[in-house]
Amino acid sequence: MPQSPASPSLKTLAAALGVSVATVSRVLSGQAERYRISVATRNRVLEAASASGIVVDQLARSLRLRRTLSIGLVIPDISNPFFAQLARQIERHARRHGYSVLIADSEEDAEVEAQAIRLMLSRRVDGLILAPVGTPATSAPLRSLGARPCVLVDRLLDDPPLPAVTSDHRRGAEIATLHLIERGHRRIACVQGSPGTFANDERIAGWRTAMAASGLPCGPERVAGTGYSIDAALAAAHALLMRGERPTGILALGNVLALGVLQAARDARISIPDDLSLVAFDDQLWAAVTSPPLTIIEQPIEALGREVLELLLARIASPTGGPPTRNILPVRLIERGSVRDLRPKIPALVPISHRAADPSDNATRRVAAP
Amino acid sequence: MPQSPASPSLKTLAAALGVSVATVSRVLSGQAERYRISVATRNRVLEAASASGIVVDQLARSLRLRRTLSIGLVIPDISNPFFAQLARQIERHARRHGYSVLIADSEEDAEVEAQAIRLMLSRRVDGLILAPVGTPATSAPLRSLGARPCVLVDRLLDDPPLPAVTSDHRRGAEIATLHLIERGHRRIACVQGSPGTFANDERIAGWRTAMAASGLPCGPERVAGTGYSIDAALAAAHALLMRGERPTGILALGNVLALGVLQAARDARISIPDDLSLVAFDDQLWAAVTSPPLTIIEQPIEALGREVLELLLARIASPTGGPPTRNILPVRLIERGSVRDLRPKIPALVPISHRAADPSDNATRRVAAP
DNA sequence: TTGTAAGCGTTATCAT
DNA sequence: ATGATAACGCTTACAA
Repeated sequence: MPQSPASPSLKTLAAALGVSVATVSRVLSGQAERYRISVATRNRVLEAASASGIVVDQLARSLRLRRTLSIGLVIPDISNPFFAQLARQIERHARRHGYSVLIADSEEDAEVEAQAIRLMLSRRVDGLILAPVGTPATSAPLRSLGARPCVLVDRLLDDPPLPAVTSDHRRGAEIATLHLIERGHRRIACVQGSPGTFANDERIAGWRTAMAASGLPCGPERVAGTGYSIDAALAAAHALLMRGERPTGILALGNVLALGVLQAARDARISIPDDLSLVAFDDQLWAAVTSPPLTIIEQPIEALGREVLELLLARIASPTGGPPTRNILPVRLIERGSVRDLRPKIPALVPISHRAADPSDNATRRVAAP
Repeated sequence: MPQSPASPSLKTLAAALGVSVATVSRVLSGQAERYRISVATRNRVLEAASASGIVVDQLARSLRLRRTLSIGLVIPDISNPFFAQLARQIERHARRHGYSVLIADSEEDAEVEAQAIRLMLSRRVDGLILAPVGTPATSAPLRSLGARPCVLVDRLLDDPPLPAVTSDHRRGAEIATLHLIERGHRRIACVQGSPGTFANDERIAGWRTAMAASGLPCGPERVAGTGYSIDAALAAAHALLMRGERPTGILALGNVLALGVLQAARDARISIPDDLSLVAFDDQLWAAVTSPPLTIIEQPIEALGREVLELLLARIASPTGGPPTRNILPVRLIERGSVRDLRPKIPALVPISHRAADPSDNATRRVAAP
């Protein structure tokens, strides 16, 4: 902010007090002790400082100190609740450690991401937290991160072997799929987000593992979806539901995607969970009040944020700190009401196809506080 | 990032090329023309620059230029979907104008907010966008903003008379209340967010206006709630629903609050919209798939983001640009299924108290695409 | 057409 | 216990 009452600098203060800028600097940066500044001058400086409302210029300070006490955060979509919550945690922890956060939205676009990284580096952030788009060949700015303090979150990247913190996407999908299989489902499909993206592909892999282990079909025709938007999910769900043998269970590999599936089922007058069961990823406040409440795989967002920041601070402190850690956090399934148990209660007495919705299904079960 | 292959600077490049830093600077900042640099050297510099992957140090540049091409964004809760979406719009527009965004979460706490502002100023952001907590006496850093490029968003502040962009909270609440009154509701209560906060108090005022105009009771006992959390909303809704004369309609003054009301009604086995009607604020993707789909007041988030950024850029360009503008954007009501029409269809033939839920109610009406 | 040098606001080294 | 001063990496008069 160039203009206005010309924000006072150390020089101004020094002049006013008849001391040198060095002295003012030493006091204001808490080095009074170390430099044995007399208590008298120290107080004079402190007083004048607070009186004049001086703020030491971090730009100049950073230039001189060669560190900015700031980190960069590049995520694909700030408005996606998962990333919004993650960003909040990261900012919160960063702040507590004295760091500021420069944020950028890569819009799930590799080029935008590359620009964002370049910009953050040019601003000399001390470190970078990145949820990489990661679908095509990794960009030049991205490769350059190998040598710097940078931690990935939510998504991995093979090429620059960077440390990362993610939740156990694969196991999550496996758990979700098993949950359905155990309840008698055999035709289980996936509504995916951005294919090629780590979290997405891992989840697909988990689903496939569980399906294959039970000898169930898990070909690519059972996976639909082109991105993490509600429209993409709507289209994907429609496609899956229009097939000849309609799936009895769907995995929605992201919270926004679940909304699309819900909407598509409603449009097609397909009742969840009566006609179709659904397990979604990422718990959200609203997941407990949809109709029906959603059975979901919950990611430990607070832990993700905390750990990624701690890892980054560690890398900043010692950039040569061993091989890239990969921290994989466990997820858990929260059972609510979107999965129907297809197993007959009294086997063979009631033909499945004629059975009415079982009122003991957990469709309206009270949910645990989020 | 201090260490690593010592990011090359202009000096390095200049030395390698046998030209002066000045020349490199002039070329790299696109001033080749103005300084009549020969095409030959210009190309040599450009080539060497892209080859070495140089990034000009914005810190030093900003120090010299006395502007950072960065803005600060301080909001009460990044993870609140409304603010997350707003942040996304602001970042997007800022990026397009060449600005970076420094973000901070004030946690709805005046002290944290004050610190965040101080920090951003010390980092010399060119301008500040702020959704002020604004409940208690305004802090010193906040007051100091009067003289700088700063625009408020979503919430107003009287004291430093700053330009602001908000949606028409008051009118929104009025519309919502009238919507209920027109459908025969007479006991209408509010579940509020943080009292003392501009948006909240304006909404209360709008409700009160509409109620008073119809001669309906609108005392403080009909307003409950202590903050924008789901737990607060849960408690508030419970309190309202336990009263002797239970309201037939509730206004939830925020999207998270609506979730609390929904949950509370479910807990108390009160059916929405049969036994209780609900109008909420802030449209969200999930609002169309709750049970029932929510009738809501939608805020023009994209426009809010765009306009606040444009206003800020204008203030940065000419800080003395006239009196503080107050831009109030219109909201609109989206009718879905959470409001019941209490007017008898054939007056006096069917006693209201015995009337079954009217199947023509819009409880399951298809919603417009969000 | 290009180089020299001052200066942006700090901090750290070396004196005193 | 404190002051001068160089340096951080860049931009821009002013010189040449």
